[in-house]
Amino acid sequence: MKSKYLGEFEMVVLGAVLKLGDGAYGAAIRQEIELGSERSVSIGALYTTLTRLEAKGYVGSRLGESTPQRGGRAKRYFRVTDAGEAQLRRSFAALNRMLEGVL
Amino acid sequence: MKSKYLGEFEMVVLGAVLKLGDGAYGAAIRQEIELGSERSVSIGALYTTLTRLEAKGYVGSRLGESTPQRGGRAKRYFRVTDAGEAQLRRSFAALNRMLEGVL
DNA sequence: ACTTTATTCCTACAATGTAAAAATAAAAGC
DNA sequence: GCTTTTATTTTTACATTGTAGGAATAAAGT
Repeated sequence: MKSKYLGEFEMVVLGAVLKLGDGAYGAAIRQEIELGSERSVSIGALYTTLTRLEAKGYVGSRLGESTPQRGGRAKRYFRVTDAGEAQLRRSFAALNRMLEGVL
Repeated sequence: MKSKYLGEFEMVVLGAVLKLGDGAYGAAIRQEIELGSERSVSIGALYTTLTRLEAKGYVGSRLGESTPQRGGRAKRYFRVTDAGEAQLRRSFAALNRMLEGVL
């Protein structure tokens, strides 16, 4: 078993997906991150991380029903798995312990 | 100027060095991290990160006066620079914003 | 001198971060 | 129905950060 800590961007992405609940697909997640953390993120960078998180079992995804308004490919919606949420908690808690008192 | 966000381990290391104040040298920093975040860290991994943080100007270092008790090489003491502390604050704050409410 | 001890430094590779451009797929217009 | 536009995902490639093992230093004791 590996069970390392999550990277910084992985935590950010998981947080955004959690916050969005339903409606967490590429562009929405990206916007959530850019607003919340004042950083610009390319869509490719985001998908790469999402794919890796899925491979680890920290997020799952489903393709949206194809009822778009104007054209465009079907959205892929992401959700954080229980394992993902647990891992996020663990990682963030460890970081907090290291920084509390000095931050 | 780059000014990206710090990685997860970089934040942990900076936190440990801050917490230790004077007396922040290799072995002590390592122990601080292992206690605080319940992870095991090799000393090599730690020095690599410390060296990189120094290259970015986030920590500084000085060699300790050679007055060891029993033998062994002189310690190198690290301190977090103002830029390092500011960057740590920035990075951690962004992460907090992304996770508050959902964590 | 040589052995022991404490510590830093080097080297190498794995994992994560990041972006640019290509590929898909659906709807609209002609 | 075929082409164009639009929204979105996928692929590919490389940079940065994470991580460990072992070599190199240097001081003290014998």
